[in-house]
Amino acid sequence: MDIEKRRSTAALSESHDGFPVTESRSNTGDTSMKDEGTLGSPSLPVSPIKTTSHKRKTSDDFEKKKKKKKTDKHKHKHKNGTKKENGNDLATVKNSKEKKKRVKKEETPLDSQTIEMKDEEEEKYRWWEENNDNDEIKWHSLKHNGVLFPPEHVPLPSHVKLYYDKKPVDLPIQAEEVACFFGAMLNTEHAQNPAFQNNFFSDFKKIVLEHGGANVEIENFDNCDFSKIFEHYESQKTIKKSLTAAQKREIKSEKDKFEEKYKYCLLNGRRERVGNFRIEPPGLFRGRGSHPKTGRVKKRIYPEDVSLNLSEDAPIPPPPEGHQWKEIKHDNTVAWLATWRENVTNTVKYVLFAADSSLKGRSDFKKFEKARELKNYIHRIRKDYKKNFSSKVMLERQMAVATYLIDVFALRAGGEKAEDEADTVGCCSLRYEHVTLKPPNTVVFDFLGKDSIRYYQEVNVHEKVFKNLRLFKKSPKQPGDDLFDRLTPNILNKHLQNYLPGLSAKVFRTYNASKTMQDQLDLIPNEGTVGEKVVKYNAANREVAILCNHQRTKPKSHDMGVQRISDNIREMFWQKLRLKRMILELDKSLKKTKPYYFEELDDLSVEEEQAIQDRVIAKEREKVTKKFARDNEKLKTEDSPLLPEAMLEEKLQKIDELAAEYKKELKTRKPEIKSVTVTVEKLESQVEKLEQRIRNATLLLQDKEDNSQVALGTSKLNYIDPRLTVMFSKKYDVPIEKLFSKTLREKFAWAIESADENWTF
DNA sequence: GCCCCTACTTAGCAGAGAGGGA
DNA sequence: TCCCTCTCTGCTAAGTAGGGGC
Repeated sequence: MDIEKRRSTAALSESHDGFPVTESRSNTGDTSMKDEGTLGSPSLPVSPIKTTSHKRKTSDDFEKKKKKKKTDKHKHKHKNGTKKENGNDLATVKNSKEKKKRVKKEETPLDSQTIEMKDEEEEKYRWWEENNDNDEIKWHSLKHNGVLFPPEHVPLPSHVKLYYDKKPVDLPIQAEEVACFFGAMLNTEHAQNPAFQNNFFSDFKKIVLEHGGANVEIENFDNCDFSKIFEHYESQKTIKKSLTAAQKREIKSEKDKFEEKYKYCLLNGRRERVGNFRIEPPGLFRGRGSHPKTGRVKKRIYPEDVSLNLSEDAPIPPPPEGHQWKEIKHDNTVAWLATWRENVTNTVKYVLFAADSSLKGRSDFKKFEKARELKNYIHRIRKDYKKNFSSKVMLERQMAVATYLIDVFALRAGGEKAEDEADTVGCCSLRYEHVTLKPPNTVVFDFLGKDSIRYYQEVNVHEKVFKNLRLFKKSPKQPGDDLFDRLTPNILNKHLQNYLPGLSAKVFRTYNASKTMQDQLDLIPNEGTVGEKVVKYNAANREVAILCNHQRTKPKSHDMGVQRISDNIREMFWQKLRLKRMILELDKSLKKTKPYYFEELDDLSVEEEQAIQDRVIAKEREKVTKKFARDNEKLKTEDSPLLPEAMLEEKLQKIDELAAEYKKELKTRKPEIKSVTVTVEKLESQVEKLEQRIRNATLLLQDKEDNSQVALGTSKLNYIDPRLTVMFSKKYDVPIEKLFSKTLREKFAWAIESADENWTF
């Protein structure tokens, strides 16, 4: 691709943070990437790459193990003397065939440095048809093209500056970049948050000083004016928006072409998608809730910070020119392709496989199978924890109550949190103040859970749970103290392992979510239209989301949208009444022969009818005026003569006439029938159509209200066994496309291909 | 037994893109 | 066809779990 072209097209694209993006730095020897030491990174010396073979199990070990297993299976088969095909044996045959193919493929000469990830329209890899019980080895061979670095900061035009005390500030480029992080997000809630402002400002001042200071001494945040920077980025957004569809397509296709090679890797010789192949761009840390570090500067990541993981015999992707990778690893017991450490939270970040990869799919499948297994143990677990509500050992009581809460209310485990994180809790970290007891057995839970989402529930609990909670809160305990002072998720999980290896607190959430979904789906009658069935499926999904406390912020447009739909429904109802009045105009006797049909004729008060009429007329006027303006706007750009004002007047005049007609109707309740061809039958059929539209709109409104603060996606993506959805789709004859988006269909291909209409969780 | 670290899953948000109504 | 709304997708923060070292 022409580098200049890429520069100019990409200059109009935008990064996640809302910054204009120039070119993406690749690791294909792009010389434009200079280490300017942005955000305190010194110029890094070129050092030899450290290469470690960090395998806990070598591929030789893997081969040996595999061989042994094969022999064992072979023996087993003969012992049983059956001809039943063994999945593993089939897999072995398949694998050896595939291996031959693979070797051939990998021997194909590649372009000098890039591994080609050709899509030879090969069949989708049906990993779920193979046995694989080796969790330890994540891959046998792994080749990839490295990671994509974010674009460098594009200096602001000379007239765009930060102002301090109304004076323009000349900032060192590194500090300008940070000022831009803030300036670009001036209209967000983060930028209004004092903690965010403080953290940003203290890092910003440091960076200004570190890079030689500015022409003005910057001391006070309140004296800073970032508005010019904000306007600059807003105008860039407008330019981008105003491109023609063709231009936008062109830019996107160039971008896709450029990124193509990072999107795929060769996992055991097969082309599989990589998930987040982009290194996270620098910016301001957007912590959730009251995170003490929110607003701090997230530094730019360089190749020197990034370790890659791939096969020993895989070509090492060349780092951007003048740079080196931190380390090259060959660890086949892990599923990451690249890793680096983030400076604000000091956490490790990974580049992983995509959700539709065989590796992720297999682990998802195992997660749901483990949850299904819990079915066979749950009865005993429940019996045991009920017994232990009265145990003499405090730890056992705490364990019993915690297991109860996790089981019944789907609470998370609740690990310990550090001082420099948001104060959120889960089951084991619940404190005195999070639980209020109302005798005889009501408990109010009120705490911030993951992502600082509030969990508020007033519930009735088992009488002994109530008594125990009172005991766990007993003096000298006071606000701030742990409710479960003997318990940690680790202890609890170790206890759960006694029932079933691999059982942990989080399995209960998966189990209860999927169980709830199964139960809800079982209640749905197999009748009605596809649309109606989808609404019922969503309602079942919603039950799960509520159980898991998956929330979302009410969309800003929600209240207005609800109002609009309600208004529409009332308008349709009014139109329906008018049609019925017309029917009576044609045949008065019907009122006696079909009294029920005309029962609703008085359901609208004169006041409400008046209000509806006013709305309808106002809407009509607005529509006509807007269309007139739009048409003229278009004619203006074409240099054609504009439409005469009289034309608009004429149309508005007609609306006035209609308004007068409605007004008359308000008194007479007798709408005028304008066409001679109108018949009772025709009007009745129109009534029927309106009734259907009203029903649809009412359903839509209900759905909108119910979903306004509940996020359905999270449970669909992570908790509900996808085979339940597939079962529903097949049994109820609802196209899977109505239930799973494209990405979900890809992620859950294994479920779509393997479950039938009789599948049960 | 505790703490720290690594590895991976789960989560909401924001922007992009699709889709539907006027 | 255009515009607006809603859904989808990408992003990355925030959890869980478990292993290893002391």
